[in-house]
Amino acid sequence: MSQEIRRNMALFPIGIVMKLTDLTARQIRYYEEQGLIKPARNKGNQRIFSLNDIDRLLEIKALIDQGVNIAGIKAIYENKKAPEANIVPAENENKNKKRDLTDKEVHDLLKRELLHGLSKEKVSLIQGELTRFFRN
DNA sequence: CTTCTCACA
DNA sequence: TGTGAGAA
Repeated sequence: MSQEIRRNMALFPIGIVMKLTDLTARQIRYYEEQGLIKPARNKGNQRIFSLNDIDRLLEIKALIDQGVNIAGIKAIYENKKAPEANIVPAENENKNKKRDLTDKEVHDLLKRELLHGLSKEKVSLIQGELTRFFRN
């Protein structure tokens, strides 16, 4: 179902993810190095994260706050499932499919899956990014 | 200005 | 984990 595709669609640069998760770029890159997340890369080699990555980052942050170390977190995820690779939104192909996801759908999707526990500011950040993405 | 990699008093 | 250099 397209709903699944959307969750793994890489859309956010590390700057946005930093604000969204309250993690430093150093930490985010380190977690990737440890195989905890699998952000995609754009043509400029910059990491682009999906909603799944952000969710996982938030989970990792919570686990660390609870005193779990990286090894422990790795074990937790390894016993479950490896993070799925992100879907890289095509640069040109995007223009033709931009309206595949309407603003209302984006809003509903976020409200249903990501807004739990996030501040209004962060929600706005996410929506702003999505809006910018689908506007181009 | 933002992000990337790599190295380290 | 932080920080700064040098490049893109």
